[in-house]
Amino acid sequence: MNDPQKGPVFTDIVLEVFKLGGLLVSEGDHMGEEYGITSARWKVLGALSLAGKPQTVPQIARSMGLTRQAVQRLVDAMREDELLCFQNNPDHKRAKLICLSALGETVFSKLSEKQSGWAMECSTGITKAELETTLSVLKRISESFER
Amino acid sequence: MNDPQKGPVFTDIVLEVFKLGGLLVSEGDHMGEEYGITSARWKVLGALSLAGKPQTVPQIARSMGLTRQAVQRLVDAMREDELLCFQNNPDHKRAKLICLSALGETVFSKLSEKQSGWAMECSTGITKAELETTLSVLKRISESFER
DNA sequence: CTTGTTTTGACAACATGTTGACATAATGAG
DNA sequence: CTCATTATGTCAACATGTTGTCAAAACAAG
Repeated sequence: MNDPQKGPVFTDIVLEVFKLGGLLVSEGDHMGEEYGITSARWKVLGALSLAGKPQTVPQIARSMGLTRQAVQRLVDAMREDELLCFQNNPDHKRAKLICLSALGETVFSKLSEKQSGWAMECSTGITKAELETTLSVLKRISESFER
Repeated sequence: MNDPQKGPVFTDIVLEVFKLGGLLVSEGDHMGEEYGITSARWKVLGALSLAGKPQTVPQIARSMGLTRQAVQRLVDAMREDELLCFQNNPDHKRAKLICLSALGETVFSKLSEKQSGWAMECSTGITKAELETTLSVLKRISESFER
């Protein structure tokens, strides 16, 4: 369990995560291209859809693990593109509620369909057990940095 | 093997890779802070050290999987900071050879030491077999996008 | 109610990546 | 050798993230 050879393997995983992250962003950008959407915007749609109700910018930011400033910029741009709409927040004069527009919902659901087929394709040749181990390891590593 | 439940697990892995990537960059930035180095610059030092001999900017870019423009900007800034030095390339008037300065080598070796201890710490609680499965899965996914 | 703290939006500066465009240097085909 | 192509450095615009700062709104004590 305390095999000193674990360090180098861990290091390789780190480098692979960097590389794969870049490749996945490109894949996401490409998938969203036909809807005029990038990976970052897709994630905002996902956060809103997951929440199931309108959210403030800081709420979205916390759920995505980004700063509120980064999310604010995305949200402002996506409102320009009619993917989102703003509602007044009865509980807070400044913090507007962000919700999916009809267009936003349509785009997100089409992307979800496309993505689920893609995910199935990508996992050919990898067993479910391997995928689950991978997810579990990545989550444990993430958690170790969050505290 | 063609379990339809693999898709959702794959999707979770994708999201975890995004999240972990961000966390790892922060960790790297923090580790390099005392040497005035960021994750991106660290990777340039690593590429040069791995190559074992002076490299041109496009060579470094190809080995890192980045565009030459991105690497050029890093390299120019790192030369300002005395981490790298340029040599004339006898084979090419414009494409200068980039090499580690004495400072660059020192910083990289100190960072490597620090990083290897960190990698060992991070892998406590994870078996070597789990780490190896994870690395293998990530590599297979990466490879599927490279062609 | 008043006061001190936290949350939020807005703005700016920076780091790191991308793409596109341009001129020049190197190379290869004929 | 000449000419078309490729490789390189440079510059600019953009996307996405960060941090820091400021003022206004919300909130929590007292």
